[in-house]
Amino acid sequence: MQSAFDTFRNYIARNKLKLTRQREVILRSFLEAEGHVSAEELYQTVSAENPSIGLATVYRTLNLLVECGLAQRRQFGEVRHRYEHVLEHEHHDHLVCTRCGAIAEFYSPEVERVLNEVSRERRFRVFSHRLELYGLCTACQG
Amino acid sequence: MQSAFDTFRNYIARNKLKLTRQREVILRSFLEAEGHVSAEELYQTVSAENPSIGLATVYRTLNLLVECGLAQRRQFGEVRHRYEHVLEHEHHDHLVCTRCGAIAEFYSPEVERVLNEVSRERRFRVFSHRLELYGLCTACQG
DNA sequence: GGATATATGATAATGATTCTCAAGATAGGA
DNA sequence: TCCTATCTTGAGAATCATTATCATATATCC
Repeated sequence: MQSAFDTFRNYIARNKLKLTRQREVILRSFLEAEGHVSAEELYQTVSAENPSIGLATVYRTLNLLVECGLAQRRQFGEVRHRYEHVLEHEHHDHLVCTRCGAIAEFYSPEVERVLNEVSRERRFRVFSHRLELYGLCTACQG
Repeated sequence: MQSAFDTFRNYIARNKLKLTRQREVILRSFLEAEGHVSAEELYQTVSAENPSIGLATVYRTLNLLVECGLAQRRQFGEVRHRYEHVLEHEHHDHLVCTRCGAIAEFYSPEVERVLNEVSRERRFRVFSHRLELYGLCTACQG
């Protein structure tokens, strides 16, 4: 199993791109961030220790991370996108609290099974899905 | 069962809003449109027969339709939103073809049941969900 | 009909994201 | 190590969907 850095380096090499200091910094920050970061949030952390890195570069690098499979781009009812790690996680879906904004992950084999059935029945060749449940988390139900 | 126009009129009255010619035209066009319209597309149809109606009014009216429960706002991997009728349909989820862009609807009681189970297990009080399967429709599999 | 709120159209503003472009950095030879 | 072709970068402009602004127009209620 190769590390996220190896995956990135390979992708860079394979596509004749270049491994820059900025890309390393951004990847490191992304891996250290937890949960679901937005480009702007990642930019804040990155530029705290490296003020010369621009927002555009953060966006560009996030796009690379998505392309090489290290990150996944999501949207949870907001305008902006959020990015999450892929290597560390198995596939999962999300529970989004509409009051406090908390985002919990879940994985249910039952859900997967039922969705497979649906795609078989409808003769759709499904490659991915997006499933979010919106409601109140336990804390916000009080 | 009241018609969409009654629902709209009631909402208008209840909120001390006004029933304008523009709102009627836009609602009619929305109901005649099929599937999943974007604001821009609806604006095209509307302004074809009524060139003086502005895009902003289409947006404002669509927001009203969402608020009064006649329309639902969705996003299918694109930047812009799409709106679909609510009164005519029961709740359903979507199959999105990533090649031709076709959007099919489906409803599966199995899916609903499994999702209820998930929310019970995780102690989330779920009010709504969003589920889209992305892949190739039957026609695009050839 | 008249007063008073709300709506409208045109356009400016917004916010997230992408593009542009001149200047800087990397990789892979010589 | 140095050269050079090629890719990247930062800053800010551009884009695109959507919302806000504001002066004018229009519905509602008396």
